[in-house]
Amino acid sequence: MPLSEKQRENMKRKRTLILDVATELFATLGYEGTTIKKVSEAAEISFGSVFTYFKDKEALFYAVVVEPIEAFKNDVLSFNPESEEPLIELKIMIDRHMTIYASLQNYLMIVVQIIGQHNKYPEAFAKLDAFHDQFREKVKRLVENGQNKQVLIDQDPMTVATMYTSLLSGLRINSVDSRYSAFQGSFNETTMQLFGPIKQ
Amino acid sequence: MPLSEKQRENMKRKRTLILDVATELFATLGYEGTTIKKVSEAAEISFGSVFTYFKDKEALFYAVVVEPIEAFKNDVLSFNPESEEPLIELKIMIDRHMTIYASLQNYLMIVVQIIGQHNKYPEAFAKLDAFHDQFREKVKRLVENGQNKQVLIDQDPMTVATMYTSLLSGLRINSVDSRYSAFQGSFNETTMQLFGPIKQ
Amino acid sequence: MPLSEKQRENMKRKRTLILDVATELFATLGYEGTTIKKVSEAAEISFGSVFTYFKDKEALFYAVVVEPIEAFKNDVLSFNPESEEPLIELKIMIDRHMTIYASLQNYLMIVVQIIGQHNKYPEAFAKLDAFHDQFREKVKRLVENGQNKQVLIDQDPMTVATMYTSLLSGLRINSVDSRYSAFQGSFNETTMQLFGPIKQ
Amino acid sequence: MPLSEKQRENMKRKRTLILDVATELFATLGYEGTTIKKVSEAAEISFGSVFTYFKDKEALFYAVVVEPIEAFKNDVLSFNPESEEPLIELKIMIDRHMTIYASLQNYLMIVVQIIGQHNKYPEAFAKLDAFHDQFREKVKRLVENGQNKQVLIDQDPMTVATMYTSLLSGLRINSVDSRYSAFQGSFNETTMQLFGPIKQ
DNA sequence: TATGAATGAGCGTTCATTCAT
DNA sequence: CATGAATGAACGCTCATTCAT
Repeated sequence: MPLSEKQRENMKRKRTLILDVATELFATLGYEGTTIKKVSEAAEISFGSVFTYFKDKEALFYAVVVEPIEAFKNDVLSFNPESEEPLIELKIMIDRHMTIYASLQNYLMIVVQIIGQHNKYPEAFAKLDAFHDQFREKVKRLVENGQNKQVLIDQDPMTVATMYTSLLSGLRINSVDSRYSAFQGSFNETTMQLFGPIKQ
Repeated sequence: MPLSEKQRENMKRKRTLILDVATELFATLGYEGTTIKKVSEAAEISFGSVFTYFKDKEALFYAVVVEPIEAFKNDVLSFNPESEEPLIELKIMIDRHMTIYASLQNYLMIVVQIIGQHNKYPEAFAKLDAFHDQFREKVKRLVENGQNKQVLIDQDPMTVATMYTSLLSGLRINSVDSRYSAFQGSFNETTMQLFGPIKQ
Repeated sequence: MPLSEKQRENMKRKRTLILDVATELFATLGYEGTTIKKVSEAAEISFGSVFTYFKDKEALFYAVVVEPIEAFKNDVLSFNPESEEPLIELKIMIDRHMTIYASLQNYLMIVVQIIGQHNKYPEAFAKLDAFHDQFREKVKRLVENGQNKQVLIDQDPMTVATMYTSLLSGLRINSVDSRYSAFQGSFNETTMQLFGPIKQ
Repeated sequence: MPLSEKQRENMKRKRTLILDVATELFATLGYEGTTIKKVSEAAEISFGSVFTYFKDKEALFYAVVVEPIEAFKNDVLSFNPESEEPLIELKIMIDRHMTIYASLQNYLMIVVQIIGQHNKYPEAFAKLDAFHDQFREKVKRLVENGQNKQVLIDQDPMTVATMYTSLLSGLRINSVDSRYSAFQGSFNETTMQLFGPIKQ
């Protein structure tokens, strides 16, 4: 007797709930500071139930890190590196990335922890790294396009791409103390400078 | 019976030794992954001795984080915001910062962890934050100087300063995977773009 | 609505299947090492079904231990203590017992565990003990018969019976390492010596 | 500053105490039924102290099993297989073994559990097995000696040795229910029968 | 009857901290 | 001051059992 549709639905919701509260806790308290007990209490389920949905703490952490990647991947990569108007494309891209990164508060805090301890979380780190490489590569192509069309000054395109993604990460880090929002408007224009736009 | 000079010397060396091995361990294994036993073994002293020099684990961590600040503070802040040649000053400053950050491998790994977990380490975070504010403020003044002398384009100076320090941090983070060294030469010129240098 | 004949059959088969796989697992992994989940997987039935057939884990274990007793009881006790030819009867009996014990590999492993932990499994142990007493008593009568007919030397009959059954158990124990088969032919003759046969 | 002699003494006593209460508990409750908490309570020390003396539960169990071997090895093997009077040597040997086995109540209960679950305790089992082989081999040599001197009937000496050690183990097992003492006097003479003594 | 998600007590183990020596 | 044994709270995890479907 397989599970009814309703039960299946319920489980899906429960799993998502666990992931949500775990994301919050991992971001706030770190991997070690987050205990299964705290997760179960925050999700208002029993201790043992966490293990029904995730084999162990590591699997829960891995899911928290990896599953969102697919969700925001499309958003982050939704720019056209072959655009006829690279400068405009760039501007739109920066806007979008600032918005996305501003919304990923908790998630990025976890990312920072993984990078700071990447030896401890090799699988999760590998996934993030793979995404990052893809991201950087696509930015590079847009930079090349802009340079070819002579609307961007000549710089090593991969260097520019690396610095752009680094800046996004760095802004996130430097914004933790919430005394100032990292992602205010003036940031976008200064970020554009990195690409060396040529005034027409 | 007061301690002899020799004893005093010896204790000082022991304390420094503990801090050094602890820095390495905290950077590599994280706060929770670093145990007092591991520290004592790496320093080849007895377990109990660690507590002779540091009240508890937290105090050791705090010392590891805070004490080096004074040491590199002077280096990092050794640029002249009132320079007559802001562009040249900027270039020299970037060079120096890149060099310093490249040499602080372990320490910056710990900084990343603290920022990612700032709620957990409020005092250490506050110290780092205070330094960061001072750093940013001084960069801002150099930017203002450059803009006044019309060798830098007009942008909000604080924004530029924030993005510069963010970029330094972000580069550090994105360099962990050792496939590429974050601090290669081409980075310096692209970094300069952020400030919007005006071609003469 | 009563169960159909077919359903009843099906349930009987399922119950036997559970007992079989549980015997194998209890023998190999011990009581604690055997989990209901493993039993259900080995029997290719659902986890919950095990509880349909056995109230709890203890009941399953009890059934595994006690139910086979009836099955081999007749075999083990099928010798005639009043035989006119006690020496021949003895030889046949030893042969049969060696054969039976050699075939009860898994079961005897469980018996050994129960005896080693008899405080933990009092009911199961009591059943085994009762059988053992009956067994020993019947052997004793055959020994008395042989002594009366002066084909066995004079020894305390109960002592001989006890040592005989002890030897059967002990052989089983010493045979676990499968480097030598405990139940090879030469054993039977040496076993016979225990009874003190008088050469005619 | 190394530990003082007194402290060393104290630790030795504590370690022995833990081994003693653990032996009792393992024999009575089995490996799984024995918890570190129970051990610490029985030894009247703190929970954590058990781990000061034994790395983990498995190491404690291993020590309980292996360390006594050396202690009784000499006793068990203290017979002369080349004796000029094999029959007398045999009688003395049996007496001694009966006495030793009768005194190893708890220990032999543990041995039985290990044999019954030898896959689970491979190292401990290997040690016991090695001792058993040595034991059996030496008994075999005494049997050969007796056969050569024609005071024992001709039987395969290794078979006789195997059955003798099996009988010792089996008696131990069959004596658990304390309704009768396995090691009463009459046992020794019947045991002697196994070797096939030739009346002079 | 069959199923498997839900539960939480209880386990082994770690480790910061204390303190007698 | 140096040492390391002693302590026990807190962790991750397992699994027999229950029960809604």
